[in-house]
Amino acid sequence: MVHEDVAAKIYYVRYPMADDEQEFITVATTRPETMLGDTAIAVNPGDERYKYLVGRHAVLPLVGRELPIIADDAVEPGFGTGAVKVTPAHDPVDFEIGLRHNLAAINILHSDGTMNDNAGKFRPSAYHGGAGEGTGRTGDGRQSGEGRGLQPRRWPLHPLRGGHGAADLHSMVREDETLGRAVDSSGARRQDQVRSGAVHPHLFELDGKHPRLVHFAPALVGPSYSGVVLRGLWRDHRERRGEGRTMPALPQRQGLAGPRCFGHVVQLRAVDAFYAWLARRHRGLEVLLSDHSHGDCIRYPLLLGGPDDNAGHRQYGRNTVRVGVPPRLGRVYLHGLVRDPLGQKMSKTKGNVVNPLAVMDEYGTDALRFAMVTGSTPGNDMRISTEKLQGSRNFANKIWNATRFIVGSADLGSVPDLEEGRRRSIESAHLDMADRWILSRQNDLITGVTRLMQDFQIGEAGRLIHEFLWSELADWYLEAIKGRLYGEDKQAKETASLVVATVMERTMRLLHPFMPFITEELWQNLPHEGDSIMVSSWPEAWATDEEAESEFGLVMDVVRAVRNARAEAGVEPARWIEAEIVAGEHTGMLRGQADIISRLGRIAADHLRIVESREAPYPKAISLVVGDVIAYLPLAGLVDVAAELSRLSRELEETRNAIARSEELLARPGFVDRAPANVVDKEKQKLETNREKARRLEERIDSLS
RNA sequence: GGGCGAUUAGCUCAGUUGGUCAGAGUGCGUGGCUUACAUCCACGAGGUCACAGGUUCGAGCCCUGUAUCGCCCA
Repeated sequence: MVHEDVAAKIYYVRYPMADDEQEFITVATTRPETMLGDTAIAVNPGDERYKYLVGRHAVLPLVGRELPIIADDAVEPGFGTGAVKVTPAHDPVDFEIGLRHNLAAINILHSDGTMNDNAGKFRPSAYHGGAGEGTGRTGDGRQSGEGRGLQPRRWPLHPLRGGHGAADLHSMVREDETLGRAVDSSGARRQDQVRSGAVHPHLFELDGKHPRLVHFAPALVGPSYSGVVLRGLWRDHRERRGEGRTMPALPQRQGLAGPRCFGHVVQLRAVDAFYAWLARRHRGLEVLLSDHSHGDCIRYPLLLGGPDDNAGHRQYGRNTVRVGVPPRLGRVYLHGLVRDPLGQKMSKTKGNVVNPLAVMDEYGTDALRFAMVTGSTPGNDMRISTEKLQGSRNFANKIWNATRFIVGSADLGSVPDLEEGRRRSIESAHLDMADRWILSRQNDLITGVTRLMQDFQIGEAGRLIHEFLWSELADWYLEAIKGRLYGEDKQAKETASLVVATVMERTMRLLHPFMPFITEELWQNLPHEGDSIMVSSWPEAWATDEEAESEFGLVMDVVRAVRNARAEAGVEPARWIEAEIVAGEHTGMLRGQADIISRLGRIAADHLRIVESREAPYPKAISLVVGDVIAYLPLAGLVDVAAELSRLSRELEETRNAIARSEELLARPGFVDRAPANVVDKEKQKLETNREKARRLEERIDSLS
């Protein structure tokens, strides 16, 4: 295990006693600059060294305020000198101490970071973050001494980690209308909201007047303080324009007002790997979340941030990267930290910082972003590894090739560019079961992704898209339409082209926030509406086709069963086999899918028989029971009756167990009464299906015995 | 001392209104260059969801406690 020492600078400050100037108490602090807001000095009640001082007063140097010396458990005797200064207005822990001891909370800062009147004679000084320019003085005149030639003086700040923040934010208590209150009576309510699930602990809303505070941990949501706020919130995003790093440029395309829109993209000034990670990771999101109905540019009412585990509560705001600040409404999303493959925090001194630019060179920008987004979950840290990056790169490669196939093999010339036109064409076309299936699946996908995105479950949304594109579109649908695309039937080819192009184009729009560059490129090669995918609309779900999902699902199950049996029986993969499918009510449908079943199951087309029923038991063969359909594979020379019997018996036993479980559940008192009807129905249906399957298995076993 | 988070397949992790949730990727095993892709395809093995109680017809999912790991605070 690697342990990282906190690289904090500790300052020791002597405070004279009020009743005896010759006597001092020395406190240790990492934030001497907040001294002006001190209202007490605290020691641990059990600390013998200071017992005699508790109850007396010390004098705050520079200001002259008398500070009571109090005893509080929160103080660790081993830290520093064992005596700490208490600054309730600028620190969560101090704030709690303040509550316990009824201390005043003196805020010494304006919201823009300048000293306020409470700073006494130090008021004109600009309290300034360590990162240099851009810490957000709004130029309201307070800082400059009103033109009396008083230059803002730098107040030294020594943040724990050297202050290379994208936005230097320091916690402080706010009591005005702009942000949370020091003692917020609604804190308890908020905590309830978190508990009840009404509000996600990692995601709170801010509204203009009483922004509900956003924090990463319920501790900060507690009733005691909600006032630790992020100073950078107020700054108008325009300040950031033209500063710092910009994102890699997209290829300029006709009519695309790149620079204008990029003005809202994350702009970072700090060349810090961590921030750069963030920026690239979330760049695409504003397209989705933007409000296109107002103006040409993107409104992105969201603030992103990560709690820096080293700097902690009071400083996590420093790691907040602003993506944009909304006029009035905002949300803050706090994600976890990016860690190295060993789970350690990236640190320059440790040398384990991964340079995102190098990663992008190797795996691609989109792969990096996709890996980061799908590898994380709200509020939790994530590790980034080469495996994960490779996986994302492979995914990018996959969709590239899938699109290449579509562009190369489909007849895109017949596909309308306008979405409405495509939709109408699809409605009037004679769709294959596979077409209906993929269209329905895509609608489910759109519904799911949209919901997840609105809920900020971004990683889950990305995984859903990945699953759809790879496991459904590529593995099944593209394979299923090859027959039509390569075949002679022009009409069939046009229909398949129409559907595949439509589905791919719409999925690119879903994926665009996650992989902005490749999706733009692919999208431009597909029939589409508009100049850039960046300003295209978010796809809307059409209707779900339950029949198609179920029917094509049966086709897939049959194919899987055949493949499985082939592998199990050791059939050479290249060999075309023979099969008979007894399909009952599914006969017509399956006959329509014969080409697909043949191709994917590698069953010779002229040796695939799909019949409604069969009188005599099928002779020696492997039999596959799929729902209420049964497939026979007479694998010449490969069928061992004894092995087949034992396989069927095993399957029968499993089926019987499932039946028993369902029966037990349905018989259990209370289940049928209390469980929702759809759950009960589903269970009954499952039971019926399994009973049917068991019957067929029994029959088959009898016929072989 | 106080607080937060974590504990699910060998590894990294999903699983957010408690009812096909026991999953993905990767790794591993077997077999494949099938005219989009070997950065690939097919098939397969792997888990008492940390532990102990509790609530419920039903709990990775809610409650209580315990253990272990990580992080934060002056």
